[in-house]
Amino acid sequence: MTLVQLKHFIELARIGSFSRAADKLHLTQPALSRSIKALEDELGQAVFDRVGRLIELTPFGQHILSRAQGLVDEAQELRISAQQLQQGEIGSLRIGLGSGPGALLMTPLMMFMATEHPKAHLDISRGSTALLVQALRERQLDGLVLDIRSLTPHADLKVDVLQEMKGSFMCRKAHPLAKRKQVPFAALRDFPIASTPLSDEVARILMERYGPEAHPDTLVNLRCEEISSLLDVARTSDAVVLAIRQAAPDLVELPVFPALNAKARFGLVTMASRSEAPFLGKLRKLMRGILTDT
Amino acid sequence: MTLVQLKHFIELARIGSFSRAADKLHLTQPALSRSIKALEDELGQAVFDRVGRLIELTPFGQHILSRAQGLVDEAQELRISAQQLQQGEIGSLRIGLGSGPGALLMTPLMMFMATEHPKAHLDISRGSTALLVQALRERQLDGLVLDIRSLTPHADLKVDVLQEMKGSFMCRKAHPLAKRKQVPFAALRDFPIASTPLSDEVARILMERYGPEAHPDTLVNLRCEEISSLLDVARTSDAVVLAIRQAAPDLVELPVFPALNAKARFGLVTMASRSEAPFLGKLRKLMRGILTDT
DNA sequence: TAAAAATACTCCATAGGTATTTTAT
DNA sequence: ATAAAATACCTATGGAGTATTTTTA
Repeated sequence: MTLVQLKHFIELARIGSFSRAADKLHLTQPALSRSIKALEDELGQAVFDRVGRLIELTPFGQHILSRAQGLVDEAQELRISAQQLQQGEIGSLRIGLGSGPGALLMTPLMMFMATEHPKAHLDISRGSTALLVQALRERQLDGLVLDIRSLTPHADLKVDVLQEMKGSFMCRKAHPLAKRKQVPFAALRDFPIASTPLSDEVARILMERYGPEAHPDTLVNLRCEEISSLLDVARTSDAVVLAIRQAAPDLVELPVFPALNAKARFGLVTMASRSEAPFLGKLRKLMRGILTDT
Repeated sequence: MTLVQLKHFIELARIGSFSRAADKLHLTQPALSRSIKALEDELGQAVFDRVGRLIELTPFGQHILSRAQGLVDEAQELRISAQQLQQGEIGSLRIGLGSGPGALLMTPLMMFMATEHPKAHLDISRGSTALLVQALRERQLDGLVLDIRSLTPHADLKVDVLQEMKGSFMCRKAHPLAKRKQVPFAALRDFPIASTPLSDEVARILMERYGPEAHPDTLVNLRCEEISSLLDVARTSDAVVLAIRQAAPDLVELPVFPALNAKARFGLVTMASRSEAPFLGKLRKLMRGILTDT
């Protein structure tokens, strides 16, 4: 019993003539005759009565027809859903976001999925690099977006660098420090400093540049995961925000001395030698777009 | 995409190794490799990750697997129901019964279906020969059981004589007429006569033998479709019942003079050159059994 | 090095095509 | 006599086998 045979059977039952059904099926009439005969042989009895030149479903054939229809319909649905999975129209994406990329990407990512792929399922997990990598290895996530400097390299992890993102201290144009040619680090401490939770890597750099008092726990006065809220605070107050430069082109970058010179390297991490979730390709492009355009 | 390929895919996913799955599928390992590859080519992407010697479903493959399982399950159900239809385990039978056979066969027929084929559907229609034949021609019935002498022969009707049934006047053992060697027809008229509705054919014979006063409308005092009730009346009263001899072996057959010599010829009528409903074969045997054994 | 999957090739079964016969209107 | 289905025969594609290579644990 073949899906092809069932398709033939259904079309023949619908049309009621071997010759015309064969035409519609892009077959010759003898080929269709044999296809039906093979089906009948396998099922054990005739599905059609050949009464002269016209044919008619047998009682047996009537029972078979409905089930056959169900089968070929389901087969077609399988083909369609395979295509849709490839094109990301349906399917699911479980992605882990580190704190830096999370703050920047979470909202645009959800917006994109909601508008472009409303039937798909998106699952965003936040957490430490170690936790996310573990989830990836256990196939609980399809991919991660992290600051890859926080990632211990492993052969089983494939890293795809999306973009280098410069970290900066920023303030509003009307800020007292905005016009200065050079701002000593100590001058920042006169103002509240706002930031997302910072990775150990960033903490290390801060302390290297500016000494122990630059440790995030000491330095940051306003800590919040939602980057847009932090930026709003900087726009409407004298708070200084420490964030990815690209996240807020409308703010003024403070020329702190010595220069921070911290670059986040955002990367997409997947399991090496495993097929990517169908979505990841599209998503990679999207993220590159977000990270450069913003 | 073939049902066979899907079966291969499912087994491979279940077992997790080409070699062992091939074994279970009675295939060689290369054949299975190629079968899966063909499926992947058609669906557009890999369903398995070949990570070294062990394999793992891709996210895409996971989505496909459940649908594939549904398909092969349905295919198996189709095969099974085809078999069951042949063996009369399921399916439906729409049968028309003429008045004579109806009285005799209806209850045993329903009993048989209820006990032997509880999942099947039985539809019994009663009516005149002409009406039943029309329903048969319009495919509203799968077959008829009639006294075939009431049937106008036609090339498109296939008649299968089940049994000749002798019609007799019968009474209980304690009946005044029971001991007589010969009973003149007129003597019957001293007792109520019970009968099912009689066909025109039987009416013709009665009038031929015994004159116009033997017309059923005149002759029969107790008319009822339910033959068992008629027999009960004859058993507990001096009523004489006119019925198929075999229907009541415990009653005494009256040696009426001249002899009635009426034989009903019960036959199974189907459409010639059409496949029989799967049930009819079994049913034919059953009816033969009922009509001879009773 | 050994076991497992992929590749290369060969072969055959079967699906499909063409030509013809049978059948029923 | 004609139109439709069945049959006969041929071809070719694809599925399966054997032998071999590649890969990785």
